[in-house]
Amino acid sequence: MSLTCNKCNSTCCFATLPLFSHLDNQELDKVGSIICHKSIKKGQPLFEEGTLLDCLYIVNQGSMKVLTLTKEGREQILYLLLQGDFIGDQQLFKETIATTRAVALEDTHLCFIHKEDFHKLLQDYPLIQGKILGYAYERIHGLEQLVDTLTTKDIETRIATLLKSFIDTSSNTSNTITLPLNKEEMANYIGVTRETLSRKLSSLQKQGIIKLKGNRRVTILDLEALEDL
Amino acid sequence: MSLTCNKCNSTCCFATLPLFSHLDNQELDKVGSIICHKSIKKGQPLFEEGTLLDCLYIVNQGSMKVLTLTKEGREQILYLLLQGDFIGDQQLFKETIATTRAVALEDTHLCFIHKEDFHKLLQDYPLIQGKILGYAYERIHGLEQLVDTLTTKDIETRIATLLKSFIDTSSNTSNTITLPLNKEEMANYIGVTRETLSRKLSSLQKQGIIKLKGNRRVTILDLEALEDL
DNA sequence: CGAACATTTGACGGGCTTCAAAAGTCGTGG
DNA sequence: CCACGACTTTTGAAGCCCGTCAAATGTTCG
Repeated sequence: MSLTCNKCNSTCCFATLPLFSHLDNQELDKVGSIICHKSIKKGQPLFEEGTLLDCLYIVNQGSMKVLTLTKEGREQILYLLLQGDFIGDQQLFKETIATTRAVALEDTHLCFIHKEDFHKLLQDYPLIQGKILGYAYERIHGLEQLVDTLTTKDIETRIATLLKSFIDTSSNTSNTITLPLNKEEMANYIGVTRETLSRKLSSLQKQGIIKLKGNRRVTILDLEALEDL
Repeated sequence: MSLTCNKCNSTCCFATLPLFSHLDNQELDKVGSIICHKSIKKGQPLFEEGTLLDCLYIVNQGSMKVLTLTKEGREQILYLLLQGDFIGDQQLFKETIATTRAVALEDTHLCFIHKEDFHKLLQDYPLIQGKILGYAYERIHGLEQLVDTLTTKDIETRIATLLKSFIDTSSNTSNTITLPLNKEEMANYIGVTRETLSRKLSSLQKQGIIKLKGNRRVTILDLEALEDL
């Protein structure tokens, strides 16, 4: 059996997604028959506040940011979606409109499943609901950590937490990170202005804790000091 | 069939809990055979950071706060648990230790179900998993709103949001609210010091928007103005 | 190479935190 | 019912840190 996607004709693009990792080839084939595809250019929105969502979107390649606009007009990033992450799951169970906006951080390829198709899939493979639940708890944990970060008064500590999360995310062994966000977006993630972030990063560099290279690279020189913040 | 709880011998105390609202009397009786009870005095913890949880706790009477300690040592409240809310659900599906602390806001009576018993229950009544999932999404939404509040620079706006959430929670028709938290806890919820909260509440009172009575009562005099903040 | 974009740096002002002390509230027991 | 004490809340003054606005510098990519 060839696990090919009937939409993109490539080797099954969704077989590697954690959401379906417990399914065998035959079952995956069934998923392949209902899955759809969509590509989004960097900077383009997948959905915005007020959109009525009726699909589950899974990031297959690329990355996205999910954000709300604060009352002051600043972007507050809530989630970073990397490969295998999904969004729109809440709307599958509850008829609600989006209160957030999702924007592609780079050219991104998504798989998506229509609400009705997904419910059929759920009937056939009820274990998927458990995966969704597990994912919901991960999101809760991530939000709790975000609240923790946002209520930390010391800004350098907030930055340290963010950088450490990037170390964990990027699975490279070297201690140089390629940032998934630009500086303004990083500032918008930890709730400060880009100017403050810039000043604090410079300060961390002067302290010999990190080294900045270009706009998107950071080398961790002193992980201990970063942890201690 | 008498729906009595085999632990407290009162009329079935958990039948009114939303988690079990779809079950009929016979099914509820089954729940009654596995449910346990616990009472906590005001100010006492149900669990603390590092506790290995193996029960689902449901608030039957009273209320609790769930919090984390910030790096500066301040309490950051994450959730308010009122009647029918539960906690510990995450640990039912994943072996993790608590990263938060739960403390009773008043003398509180809890129902709880051991992990193994709950999994048996889930096998017999799989619809309960859907309820848990719906509850998880409510919690996500609540946390997203909390992030929204915490990133709002204008403190009076944060207070307005908090007061409005108390209006919605307390189902009384009058516009006087009895606060579920004291002032320091309210400050810890919206991420400011109690001094700042106090000053801002005084300011709102001077503006004729609210009226403070004693330590735990607030009358909303001008809801429109509160909404507009 | 050059233009658009991203980042850094500087100066200033305001608002929150901190520390300290006073005033108010609540519950208990006499 | 009142009085006392513990606790909570309010108010004041000072200082610091971040946000804002503006300009300069750096980076990236066609």
